[in-house]
Amino acid sequence: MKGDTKLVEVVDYRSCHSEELYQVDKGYQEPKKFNKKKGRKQLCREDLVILTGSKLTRIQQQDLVATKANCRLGCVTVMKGSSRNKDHATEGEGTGKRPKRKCLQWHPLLAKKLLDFSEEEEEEEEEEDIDKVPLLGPDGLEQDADETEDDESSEQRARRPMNAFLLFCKRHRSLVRKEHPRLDNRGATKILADWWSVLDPKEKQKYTDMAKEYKDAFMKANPGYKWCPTTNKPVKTQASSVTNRKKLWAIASDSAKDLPSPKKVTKSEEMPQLNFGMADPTQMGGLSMLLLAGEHALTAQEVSSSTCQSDASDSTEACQKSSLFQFAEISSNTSQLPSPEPVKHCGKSALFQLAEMCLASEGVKVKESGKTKVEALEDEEGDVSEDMEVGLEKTTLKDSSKGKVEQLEIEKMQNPDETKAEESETAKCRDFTSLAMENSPFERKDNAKDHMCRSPELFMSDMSILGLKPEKIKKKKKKNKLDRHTNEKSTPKKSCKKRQSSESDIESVMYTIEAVAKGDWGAERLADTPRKKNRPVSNVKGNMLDTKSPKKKVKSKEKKTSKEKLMETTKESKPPDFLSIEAGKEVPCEASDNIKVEPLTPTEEVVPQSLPEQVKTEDSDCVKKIETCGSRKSERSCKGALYKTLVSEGMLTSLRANVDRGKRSSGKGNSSDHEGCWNEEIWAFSPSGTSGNKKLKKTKPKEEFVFGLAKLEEEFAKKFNSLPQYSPITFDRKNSAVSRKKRKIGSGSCELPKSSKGSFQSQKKNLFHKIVSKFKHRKKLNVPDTAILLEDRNSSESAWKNKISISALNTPEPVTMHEPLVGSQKRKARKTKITHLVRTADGRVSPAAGTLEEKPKELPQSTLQKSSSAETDCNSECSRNTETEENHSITSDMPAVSAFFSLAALAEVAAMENVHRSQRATPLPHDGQPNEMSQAPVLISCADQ
DNA sequence: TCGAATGAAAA
DNA sequence: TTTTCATTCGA
Repeated sequence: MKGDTKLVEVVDYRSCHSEELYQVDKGYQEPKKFNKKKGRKQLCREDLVILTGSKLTRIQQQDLVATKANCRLGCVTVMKGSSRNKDHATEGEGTGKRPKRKCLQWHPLLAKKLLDFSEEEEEEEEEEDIDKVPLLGPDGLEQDADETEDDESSEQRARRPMNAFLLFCKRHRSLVRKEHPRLDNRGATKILADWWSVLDPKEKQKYTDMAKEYKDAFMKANPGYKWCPTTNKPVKTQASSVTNRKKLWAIASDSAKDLPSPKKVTKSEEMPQLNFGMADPTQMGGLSMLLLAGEHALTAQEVSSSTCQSDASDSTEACQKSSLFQFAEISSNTSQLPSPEPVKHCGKSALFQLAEMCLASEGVKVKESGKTKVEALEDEEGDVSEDMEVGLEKTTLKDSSKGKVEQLEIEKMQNPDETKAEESETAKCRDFTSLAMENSPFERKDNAKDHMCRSPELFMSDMSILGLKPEKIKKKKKKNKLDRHTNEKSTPKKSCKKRQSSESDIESVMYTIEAVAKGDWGAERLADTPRKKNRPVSNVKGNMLDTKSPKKKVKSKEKKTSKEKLMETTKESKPPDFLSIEAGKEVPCEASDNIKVEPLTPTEEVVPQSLPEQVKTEDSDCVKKIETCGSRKSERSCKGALYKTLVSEGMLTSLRANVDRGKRSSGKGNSSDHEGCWNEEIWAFSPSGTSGNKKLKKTKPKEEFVFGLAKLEEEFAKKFNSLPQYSPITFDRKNSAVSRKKRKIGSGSCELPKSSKGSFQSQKKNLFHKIVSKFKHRKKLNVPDTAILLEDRNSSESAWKNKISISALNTPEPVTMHEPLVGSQKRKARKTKITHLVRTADGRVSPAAGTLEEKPKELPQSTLQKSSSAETDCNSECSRNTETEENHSITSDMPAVSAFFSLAALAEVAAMENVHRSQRATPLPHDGQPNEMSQAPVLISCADQ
């Protein structure tokens, strides 16, 4: 455990970023033991920093002051990396503090304060760090690398693609919620399930096709993807941490941490330097990867890289294919970037720049540690030979003699001569802004740019905002890293350097970085340039970029607007309701008004269009941003901001995380989602929670595809939006229609479940489900469950058995469930059993209700036909009630009615069962259970009445 | 953090 | 056949 886990009472803001840390919590360190400085030095991105102040544990957005205070107190303890942590593990035990995982709310304000604080500390600590460095030096690096790898592996795991139903749910949940505000998600899910069941096969097919397409694309992008990574878990055993995180995660993390794989070691170098500051070297890599990827795409044209070339060809080919597939292909071609996806490129480039900045800063810091870090970086980036960024970073790192970014900043500030530096800073600012713009779909982006340039604080906030996408980037990076590991070093970085044109923003950034590293702002530049092989190339890129920039700028805003519009339009056009829906119902999406009939076609169209547009827009945005931020003042502020940001690893990490999330979320819904959904997610950072949940598949070797995945996500998002959205009314009608049909059918004969396939099972399921639903209804009604429950169970079971037997005997009649039951349903039924009882919010549409409805209809008739003698006293009443209620249900959707209905249905079912039983009596000598069953239902019905 | 739904994949 | 996990988000 030593390595793996660390317990974090309080997580340092820096360390907070890395989700990985949270995964494993085991060791706990006492704050006293550690010095701040030591801790800092020793800290690896994986290392958890514990703030002695318990206050921190509570860290919340509001608690900024407290947090800061704690930090200053220096209570900070560092949890060593997995490899290092052995000690910690022991310590943790000794401390006896309970390891806690905490979700920190990463709020911009907090971030700012933390950053400020961190800056101070860093400066102070720097010297000390040096001292410490020696101790940690090698280990730290290694560990870092390991960690990074682990992180990557774990984090990256791509999420399995949604199936048709999930897509449907995602698409319609909002509608359901609107219609049924009271309902919680569970209830909404039930309704959605009902809708889904009722949904026209054709419509379903759309979703199914979409799901399939996405899945195919996904699989293409992630060839080795396995649905159930859990298998890997075995390792987990050690990592008990699983509690929060999924097993897979824990395992992965553990393995990575605990077992320093050779890879990790090699990689460790990359991350290491970052300092503890850079919480996650891997993250960096991820970002860089993303950025690189984006740049590649951009650069590809300019630079003739084999990969790039291939990209072009691919892009052309891909065009024909669905966008998703294209993405997948692109992703599959790790190195290759699809030309067709300009947008991402821009974003990436910006991100990449940002990453570079960060890396540079980190690198500088790292310098102390030595070349090893640089090497590591190089290794990481090296894989991506194409990426100029990487090359730049590496060069900067190598070149940089000075370790600390802070120093650089200070120097810059002091020395007016450092025009270059300033320029670089400005460039950075621009980049950031551009990044921010690109990254954040939000309106804020624009403002953010300005702010960033203007004030560091703002910058911070902006950064945080941007953070959304960073997460994805991180993930991607991680994947990329993995890939890199395999491919590492294949190509020299130098090529990457191409970008740096004096003109280009990147260039400026590079210079600044270099200068910082060297300490010489002015002279260095020249030297650096020559050093860098890529320079010429970079220049070319820069030029290219510049040329492109103007257009981009112009388009950028338009882009956004156009995109949004497109989205909306597409949605609207796409989602026409089958039935004209009431305008009154507010469909969250445009679709509400008109339910879409044929979503698919629109989607297809939309996708292709959107992509090119986006790309252009992004480019334009970037350019604009760059241009916009020009003043020196802003530069300085930018510098400070950048510096801070860089310094504060946490920020970077958070950004990364956010970015990742943002990407994810972005994938979900383009238009509306950004604002609403994103915002929340952006700030909230939960290490263990959702974010942590993202399990990485270690198994997957190809994480490179992450980038591709992002694209896929985007594509998917577009398509998703294009998916038809049906108004609730439609479903209602359908439901009624269905119910009617069912009734009819039932009356006529029974609805034969699918006799073809496992009718037996399906029947079982259905029966069980019915029973369950009954119980649920009862619950709603407040019928005393206790007494009944047992009986119910028995009854249910008996009923189940009976049905089975019945089904076996009389396949068609009794069971009548709709459609084939899936294994999942069975599962459900089992799980739910009686104990579950449905909560039902509204109950109206709840699936249970639907089932009940069906049954009742059928049942009554059957009962009537058969005239079940077996029915007890109540039966008659029940039947009546059921009938009446049925009517109600039909007429009105009132929940209350539904409840009654369900009750009635229950009674009916019971009656049915009784009848069957009685009928069967012959074949099945009544068992004790059957009797109970009959009784139970009856009782219930009576009670209800 | 769980759960409610369905479904695909894996064990 | 059973498990996992994908999305969503209120308790």
